[in-house]
Order: sequence, then C-alpha cells, then structure tokens
Amino acid sequence: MAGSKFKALPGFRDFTPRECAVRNYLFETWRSVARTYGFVEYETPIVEDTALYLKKSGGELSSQLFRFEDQGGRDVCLRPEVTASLARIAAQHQRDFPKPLKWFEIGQCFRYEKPQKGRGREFHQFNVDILGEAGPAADAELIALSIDTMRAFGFEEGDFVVRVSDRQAWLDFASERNIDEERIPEFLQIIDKLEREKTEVTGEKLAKLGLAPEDVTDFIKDPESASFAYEAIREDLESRGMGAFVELDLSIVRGLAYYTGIVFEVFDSKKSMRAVAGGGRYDTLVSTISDGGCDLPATGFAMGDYVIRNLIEETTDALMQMEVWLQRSAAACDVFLVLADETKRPDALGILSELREAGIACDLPFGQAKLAKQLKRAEQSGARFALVIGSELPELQLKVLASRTEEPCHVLGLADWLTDRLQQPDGPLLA
RNA sequence: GUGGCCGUAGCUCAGUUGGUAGAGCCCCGGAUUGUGAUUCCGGUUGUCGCGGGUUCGAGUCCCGUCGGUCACCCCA
Repeated sequence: MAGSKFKALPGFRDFTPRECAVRNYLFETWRSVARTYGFVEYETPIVEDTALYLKKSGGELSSQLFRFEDQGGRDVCLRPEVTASLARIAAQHQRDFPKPLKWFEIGQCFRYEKPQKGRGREFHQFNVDILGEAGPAADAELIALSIDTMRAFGFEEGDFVVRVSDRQAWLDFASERNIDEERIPEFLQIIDKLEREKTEVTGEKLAKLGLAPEDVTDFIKDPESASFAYEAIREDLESRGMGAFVELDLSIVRGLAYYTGIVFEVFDSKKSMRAVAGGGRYDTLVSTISDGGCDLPATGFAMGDYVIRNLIEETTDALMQMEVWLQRSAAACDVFLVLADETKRPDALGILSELREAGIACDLPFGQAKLAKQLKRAEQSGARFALVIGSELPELQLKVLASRTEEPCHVLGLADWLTDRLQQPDGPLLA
C-alpha cells in the first residue's frame, strides 16, 4: 500500500506518538511552572468572531486570519492569538474573582503565513497573564516566570536573555519632542525596525518626523534614567536572584498595537533565532474589547512551541533533559504478557484483566506468536517486565527486560506482588 | 505576498556524458532455538511530485505547476 496522496496542509503538523510526546513535555513543563507561580488554567474557544481581532489590532494580523463564514452567516476565524479572548472573558467574568487574576492557557493558534523555521500556520502557545494589577511587580512576576520556564527546560544563565523595554519611555520621548499624536504608531514602528533597517532609510524616516537619528540612538545608548518601571523591575528581579537574566533594551517595541508600557522578549544568547517568548503590558485592551464596560490593567506574555523546541534541540543539556523525559514516558505499558503456551490464553486474559484492574498497565499479543517474537515485542513496547505464562501455570516467570534476568512468581496474589515489585528497583544492568 | 535551494520505495539516499531504476534502515511474513542476540530466506503494484516540451529515447535537459525548506515581511 503506497502512502496516501493526502498530506497535512502546509504549515500544519501531524503528531506521531513521538511528536506528541515532545508536545506533552512542553505542555507539562509549562503547566508545572505556571502552577508553582500560583496561576490557574483557563481555556477559550478556537473559533471566534472575526471582529474581536479586527477591533483590536487590525493590520498585519488581520491579513493572516483563517477566516470564513459559518453556516449561520457569521464572520468567524480561527484564533491567531488568545489575548483578545482572554480580554473578553476577563471583562465578562472578572467580578467572580479577587484581583489580581493570574491566569494561563495552553492553546492552539492559527495564522495564515508562509511556514518556515520557527513558524507554522498552526502552533501552540503558552499564554500567561496578570489582570487587575497595574504596578511593575506584576511585570516582574511574569518576567521571572518566563525565566523559570526557560530554566525548567534546562537552560541556564548564559543560554538566554530577557530583553526588557518600555513603550512609555518612547511615548515620553515623543511627547517631549512634540511629535504629533497620530504619528506615534509610525514612530514606534521605526524604532521597532531599527536593527533590521538600513541606517540611511531609518534616518530619512526620522527626518520626516523632525527627528535627528543621533537623538534616538543616544536615547537608546543611555537608557538607565529613561524607564522608571524598568528600575523597579530590575530591583525586583535582583532580589529574586534573577538580575543576570535581564537587560534594558529600548530598541524593542514589539509589533502588536495594544502594548502600552513594559514589553519584553526572551532570546537565545546567540540571538540566532526568533524570540522564544514575548509580551508586555496592555492596560487598555480589556476596556477596548468590552467597549469601556470593564477597565482592567493587564500584562502578559506568550511562548510558542516552535522556537522553544528548536532551541532545546540545539542545546545539549536541554536536549538531554528532554530525551530522559521522553524515554521515561515512552513505555506503552509496565508489564508485557507473553504466552509460551497458546492454550493458556484464557488464563492469560484473566490475568490481564486482573492486573489492569489493579492499575498496572499491561498488554498481551492478540494472536499466537513465537516466544522469541513475543519477547522482542515486549522489549520494543518499552515495558519494564515481561510476564511469561506457560504450561507451568500457576507458576509464572517474570523477566526483567533491561537486565534479562528472571524471577519466579505465582498467579495467587499476583497483582499485589507486581504492584509491590514495580516499586522496587531492578538489580544492576548486565554489561 | 517576494526571492534562493530542493522534490527517486514508509524513512535516509545512490543513479555515472540522457538508453524507461537500486542500496541501507524500518515494517510484515517465514526457517532455526520453550527464552529475546546473530544468521538466513521472502515481501514494497515506486505514475522517479504533477503537467507539458526537446529527443529515436528523459529520473537525468527546458518551461510551467504543486509541495518542502530557508530568508524577507510580520510574529509565538
């Protein structure tokens, strides 16, 4: 049978068992860190009213939507991000919760763009947000969480850096120089592209706003006094012993229109990849989404599954840690039942049920097969033990697959005995 | 949306100046041994991504197209 002519759509992925295990590793790590920080998990729909996104950001994002009309004539789309949905449900339900809200979501998002390294048309995103707290302590908490997430994956100081910036500093900068309010987005975009654009082009653009390039570059070079919020964050993180991970970099502005203050990005130290994570403060979004019905200051960040995975695979320690985790979770079952005497199948099925009922993960080949083949299957399954059921029944033989040693056992009290045996370590491996 | 590179068996690839296809691995089955190795045998109906063109003849050259990949744009 040749392979199907059907393939996953461009930018979409199939999750084979191995890929699924990798994904689970990311998810479980994310969840575990978020919980240690006292965040609770929530979830929002994958399909949303298109207006939710057009209203908020528009521009580039709106041209990347998987957008369609549903059978009720509604203009809907697959979500390109979850922050808008969060703002929606936060505005709707915030009265049910004491402030601040510390919420996280792991969800799939969709953007119709050209797939490439670190980017697909579908991706999973770890979103962490704090709503109802306007002070820099909330931003610091999120930055700390992003740092600890990286550390949970096995990255250390020197592997990555969090670059923090403050849009407010640029807004102050602009207002001091009497830049027209309406041209602020244009100005921020020039700053955002500073590192990628040729200096001559940037100079021309700044000149149109009546600014000298040196004015901007000097401001970036000497930023210490520029951001009050950053100072507070830096002190906060230093007290947590995380000072070495952050640096102020005013050249970061970030593309999304709704950011209002502190913004930050997590990068690999070599800066060989895209940002691993990014986020910032969006104090007006909840109000915008709710038409002024609810006004909650908010800050948050997101980490996608693509870049973090690439980075793990290119970092020896992080990769080894993941491989160990995958190895541990690879076993399809604890005990693989092996039938040395096919006539004992009814007994074997009885044992199978009994063990499963006792919570022991076990498996049994469907049909008659040679002993050697069954044992090979047992080994391939990743099971720790093979239980040989043969003509000696009720006497049984337990084989420790890793060490290839054998231990006698008996059908009577088997489930209890095995449960106990699974708790104990095996002897030393054979060389 | 724009550009560079790539497209041969499930996977990794080979295929020499154009003569209609191969290897390894994996998987399945079998031989041998009431105990997993090794070995041996057999098994893939491959539209050589697809469609045109040049040629007596194209996996090989040309054009188009689709897919993949990388970069730009933007972003997780």
